[in-house]
Amino acid sequence: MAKYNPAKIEKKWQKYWESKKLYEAEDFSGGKKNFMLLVEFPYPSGDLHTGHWYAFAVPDIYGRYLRMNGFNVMYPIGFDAFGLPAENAAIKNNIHPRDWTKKNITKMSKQLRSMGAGFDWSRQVSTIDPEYYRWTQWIFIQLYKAGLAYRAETLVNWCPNDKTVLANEQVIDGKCDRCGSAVEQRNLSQWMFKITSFADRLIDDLNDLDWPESTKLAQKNWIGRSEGARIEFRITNQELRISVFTTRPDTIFGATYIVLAPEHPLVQNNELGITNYEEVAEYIKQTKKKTELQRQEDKEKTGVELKGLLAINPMTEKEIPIWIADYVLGHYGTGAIMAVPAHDERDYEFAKKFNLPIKEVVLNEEKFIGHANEKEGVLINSNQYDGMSSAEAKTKITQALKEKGMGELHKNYRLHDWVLSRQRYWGVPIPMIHCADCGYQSVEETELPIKLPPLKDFMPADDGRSPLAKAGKWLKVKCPKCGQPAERETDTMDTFVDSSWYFLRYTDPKNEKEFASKENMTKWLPLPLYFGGAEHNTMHLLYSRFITKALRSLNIVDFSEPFLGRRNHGFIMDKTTGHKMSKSKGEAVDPDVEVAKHGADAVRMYFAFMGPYDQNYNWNSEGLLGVRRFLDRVWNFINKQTTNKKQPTTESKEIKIKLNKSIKEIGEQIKQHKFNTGVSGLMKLLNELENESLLVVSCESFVKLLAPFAPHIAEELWQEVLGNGTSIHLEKWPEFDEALLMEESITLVVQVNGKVRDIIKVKRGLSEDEAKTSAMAQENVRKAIADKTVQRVIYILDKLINIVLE
RNA sequence: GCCCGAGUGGUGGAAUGGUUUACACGCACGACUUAAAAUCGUGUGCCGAAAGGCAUGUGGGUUCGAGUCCCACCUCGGGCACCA
Repeated sequence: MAKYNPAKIEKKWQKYWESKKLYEAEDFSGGKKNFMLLVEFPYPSGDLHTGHWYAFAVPDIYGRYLRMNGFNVMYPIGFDAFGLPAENAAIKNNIHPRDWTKKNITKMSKQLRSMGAGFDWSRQVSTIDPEYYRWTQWIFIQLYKAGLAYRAETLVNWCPNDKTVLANEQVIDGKCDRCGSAVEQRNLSQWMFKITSFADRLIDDLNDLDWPESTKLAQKNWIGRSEGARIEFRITNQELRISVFTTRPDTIFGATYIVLAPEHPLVQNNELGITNYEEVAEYIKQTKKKTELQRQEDKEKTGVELKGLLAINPMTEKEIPIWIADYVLGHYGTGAIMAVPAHDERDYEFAKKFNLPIKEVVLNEEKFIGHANEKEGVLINSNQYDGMSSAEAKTKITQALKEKGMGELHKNYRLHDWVLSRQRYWGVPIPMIHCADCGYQSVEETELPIKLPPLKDFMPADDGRSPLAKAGKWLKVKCPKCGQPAERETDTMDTFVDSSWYFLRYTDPKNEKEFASKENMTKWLPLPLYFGGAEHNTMHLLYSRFITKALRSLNIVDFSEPFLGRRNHGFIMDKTTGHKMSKSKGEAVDPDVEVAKHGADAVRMYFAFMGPYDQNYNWNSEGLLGVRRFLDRVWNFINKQTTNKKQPTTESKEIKIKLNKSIKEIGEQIKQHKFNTGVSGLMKLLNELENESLLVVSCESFVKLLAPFAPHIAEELWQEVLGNGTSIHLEKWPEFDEALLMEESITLVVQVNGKVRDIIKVKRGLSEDEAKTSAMAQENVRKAIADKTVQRVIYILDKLINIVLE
């Protein structure tokens, strides 16, 4: 008998599967239910690392299980290939980003094949393929035409190192999520997607999704809906008003001053006639110098009063001072607040420092909870609203303001529109043309794709101009409206645009007329399940939901949520550094080396065995060895069974029961994505059967149970050892006999006063009296009872009997 | 500060309110071997000679019975954060 040699058999079967097109899914497969098994597609960083293995190999178990249970499974794969890291690496290695990326894709495709996953390579997509990004551009144009994509000047995040604008989602703790540089605020004109117009639905529709609660919560917090009122404050002797947002309109009688953010439009020049404007301008200048990060770190409140101006509190009709201070943020709410120092911690600090009046208007024992005092109280010092609860006053006061034309109910969001312009080379060109006379015009759809020009000098610039501005010939076009000379938009799109719709393309990847036919989409979408990393909670997942909702509103797709189910995977950590493993950080474990040593099957199964799929783990080579030992034993076990000349014609009921039980349990475990206990179930089964003689059909069942986890060895044993002529991966998952399981004897736990005193083996379905008699007959039980009287007996059928004493 | 999630052997972890520690790693001892590796077998929560007792972060509670449910606290991880 030959020894188990994974290196020899794995390549062979990978080729076999590919030549038989085993995993190429039909779009319309009679009677079978379609199931697209999606895992976030990889970024072609150059090398497949342990994280990729974990991400792709484990869900493959689920896909194979579904296939064996009659589903028409599509496990697509592709590359998210545009983006900053590619460009930075290309600059560093003095190579064109296109060449660098393509080289990586070639290498990673090879490595991905070594996994033995059931990928459908015929549907592969790559976001840098013009036939792909043509549709990225097309989607942009549809959104533009619908007013969901627009250009506007706002405060945006600028990364001084990467020399590009970033979306809010890509700024972590005030730093660029790619390079870690402190982000600056710049007022720039940028292309944006109107994600805020779907804010409510992006929150509310979460309720119907089968997603981890933590992910839903992260999105809710990110969108940050707060309900309150917008209130207008007149300025004495001026036409202009100041609009503020508050969640506590009930405290308006305590609003003793107004604060504007230094970025507020009213103070950018002195049209209002502020008497100390020089001082104000200096403060604005100082604020601008600070990064968002520094601004947060300054604990001490600062600010300047706008002298010569007063605002009027619309409820008290009293004049109150106006200040600017950097504790009010330009990019939240209206950039202005009514300060209620008695009931807001920050206003209180500010008022104390600058000696501003503090007026209590809500009776409430407890001081600030969080920043604002959220606890419901009773109003005081508020004229006719005295004695009212905060909740009631909120409604009543907002209503009163509305009648005066000075305010209304308002919902405010933390979420901002998605800034999608990037001043970098390696991305999808935004398909717009700027004409001096006609303004911005979208490119004719028939001209798509607008290809990325092959630039030699693609270095980013400090001035916020994209490298594409250097593509002279490409740049100059005629205005589609008036025909006069015009220029192409030179910004490229955020790569998150590319990845926000790729799953749609998988349903119809070669379609040249549309990004996917409705017919195909209906067959595969919305996705029942999506595997990926938790770091995408407020990025990719949110963006994809937005794009789907936008396309739905344009009637281009007919579902409003792309991913009905979601499972997050954990990460493989480096034990020594405590970091997420990745090649770029010089990870210690190279999956290629481990595969060469122990085989893809062992590596796959080890990942499945480590523990629950959503947790982080340290790689442990000894753990991998344990799985390898298991596969060696499986190999020997099946080989021994078949070389045994005297094939048994019957087998014991016990063997049958054990096998049936495992079929049931392992199936349930895979279905619930409990891959770790699935593996241990197989191990247990082998422990029990290893020294038995099995019928051939039982051997076959065993190998079928193994097939999703270790597809290569299972195929080898199935075809070469057990002598079958077709792939095991087209076989049906074995069935189990429920009646047989009922015949199994069970262990009954015998407790006295809740303490285990014995365990007895009995047949199922014992009556309480029978159980009691058996239990009382046990030596240990009699000893424990001694001369005490039995008070009551708790009997849980087939599980436990508890004898409770006095 | 606010909002989540998690704390079980030496390690990864298992456990519909019902035998805590499945499965695996590691370790110890034994078999095979001149020897080692590999492999196989046995043992392995803590205290105790044993009987037995004690153990799922800490302290309480509910229950015949709590890792699991409730309350408070501690520690770690994550999200949000001068967000009005």
